[in-house]
Amino acid sequence: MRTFLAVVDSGRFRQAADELAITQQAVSKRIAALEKELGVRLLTRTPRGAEVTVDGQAFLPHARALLDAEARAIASVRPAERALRVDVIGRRLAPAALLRAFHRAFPEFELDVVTLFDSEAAVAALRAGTIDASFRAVTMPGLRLPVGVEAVRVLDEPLQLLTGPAHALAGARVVTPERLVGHRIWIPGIVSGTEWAAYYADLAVAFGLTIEVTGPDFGTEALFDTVGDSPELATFVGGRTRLVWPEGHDLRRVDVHGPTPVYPHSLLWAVDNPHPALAALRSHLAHSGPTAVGTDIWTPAWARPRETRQAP
Amino acid sequence: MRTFLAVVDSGRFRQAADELAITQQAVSKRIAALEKELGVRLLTRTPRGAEVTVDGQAFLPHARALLDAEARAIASVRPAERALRVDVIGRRLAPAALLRAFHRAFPEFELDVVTLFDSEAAVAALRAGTIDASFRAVTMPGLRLPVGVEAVRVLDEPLQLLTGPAHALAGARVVTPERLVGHRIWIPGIVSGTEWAAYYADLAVAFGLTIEVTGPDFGTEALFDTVGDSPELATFVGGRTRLVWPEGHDLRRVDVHGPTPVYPHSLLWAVDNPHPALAALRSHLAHSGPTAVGTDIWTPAWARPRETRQAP
DNA sequence: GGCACGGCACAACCACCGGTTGTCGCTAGG
DNA sequence: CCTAGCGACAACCGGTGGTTGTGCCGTGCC
Repeated sequence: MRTFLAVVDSGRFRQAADELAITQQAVSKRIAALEKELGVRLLTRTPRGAEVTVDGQAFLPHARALLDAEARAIASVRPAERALRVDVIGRRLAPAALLRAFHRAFPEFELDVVTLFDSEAAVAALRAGTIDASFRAVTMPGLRLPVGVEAVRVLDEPLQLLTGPAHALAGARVVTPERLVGHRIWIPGIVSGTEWAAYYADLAVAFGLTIEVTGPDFGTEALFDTVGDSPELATFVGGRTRLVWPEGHDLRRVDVHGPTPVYPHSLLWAVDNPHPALAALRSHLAHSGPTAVGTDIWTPAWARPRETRQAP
Repeated sequence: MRTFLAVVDSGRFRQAADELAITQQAVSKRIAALEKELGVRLLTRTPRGAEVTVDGQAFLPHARALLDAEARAIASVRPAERALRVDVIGRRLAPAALLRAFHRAFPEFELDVVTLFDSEAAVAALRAGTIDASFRAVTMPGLRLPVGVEAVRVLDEPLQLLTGPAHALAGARVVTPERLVGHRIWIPGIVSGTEWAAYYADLAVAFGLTIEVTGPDFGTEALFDTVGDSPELATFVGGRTRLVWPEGHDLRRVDVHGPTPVYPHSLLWAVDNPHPALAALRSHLAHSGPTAVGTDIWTPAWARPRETRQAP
């Protein structure tokens, strides 16, 4: 493809060969091989050089796109020039939405999204420079931020109850946590030892809820399927995200107030990380701010004290 | 990359090898080679298979994008599955804008845009099935549509005068063609024998204008440069397109009325072409219709009679 | 605790891909 | 008519990328 582009740009096989530092015969072979593989002529050979055929014209932008994709792929792992690499905890949650908003506001900054196993791995990766930023609940028990890693709380995400139409609470527009006592709340795919496990454990204890975090995660589709068909199972979803569920489902989102359980998302980063997009992301989040959902909120005890000094 | 994706998807080298119909050792070599070339580890080898590293996670979507690009590139030249291939006469003119509008309205249809030398080549390509549609001025002298190729007039594009700030007509908001007599109008890059050459020749004769279609085409930037700096040179541009000119220029677009010279764009296609996107394009254009710019218009004599039966 | 098993890596080998040099045929221009 | 410049073809050859064979290592079962 590179050879094809070189020939198109220069208009001559020989010149393309010079640019690629190979012989004209090699260019000829490469083009012939490409044409053979595609089954079409891409170039018409004239005594004065080469011209692109109609097929070649149609192929051209795709060839360029492919080389662009190659360059981006390589850049994505080159430490010096790589895109801002952000760790988000589940792509269905508010941090992912925050990231998308940032991307819309600053499309000039490339983003790569990864998901690490837990906060500890995230902090280690931040220190190692493997990632540039991480959305986490930094204050989870046992996690102490090492020097060089800082954090700000960026969003308190209210939890919503998700039920099927046959559920006892399906008709409610809002419920209190007390109303949930005795109902089965099922959140599969929670790995023990992670911040989510700690969060739901605390939540269950605080209000006497029945939260099952067991079972393998077959994906949200399967979860929605099960919840949608069940009159007694419900689950929690982040209240700040758009959900897409399979057609034909009639799932209900029910606000939880009095108090509102919120999940305390923070942004973590390494202070010595000079990535320009990191500064932009931080200031963007500082402006959007830790959206207030009211004063009557609940967070785990470990999230309640002032968790960290504010970033400058 | 394909091997990397196979390993990530299956989680095992051996399984990936089976899918790719090669040996496990070959997979190992491929991954090692990729990692060596990139200079990072993409996978961590565990006793139970392979897991992606952070770098691998960041690399992953780019790898998929690259293979997607490859598939699209190949599809673009496979007759059976290729995107709708449309020939437009210059990407700065109204047909290109129409195509973009169609693409916005129907993003599910892929488009490939090509530019053929002249109407004759376009008609031949339509008959051969090399292209699916063509925006042309079909009625140009000497061009007779062969059986199997049809056309509808889709847009009458009014011409505008483009001048620099020092030009005598720069202050006018609108001029008549008569006012242009004696002024030099320069349109480089017109290849003789094409429909544009015929159009401007007729226009010059009809109003006694001085239209120079000589000189090589150094691109619109060079044209705008020259026109912008000259007190006597002007040029014509299509009135239905956004122009982007280099910063710092102070170019003026002047409407021409009394009558308004319009360029009669038509859509051509082969009746036996079953491409679904072609039907969509035709109906889309039928609805947007041959935008009326008023009754006081001028077209070359060859465009005046009813040019073709309407499509069903 | 020992041993089989299944994971991936390393080594040796070999075919063939993709480059090279050498040469030809063709067209346009002097 | 000859020459200059284009790309294509043929013969050759080295290295890439596959193969088979084997080793090492962690896990799990008896």
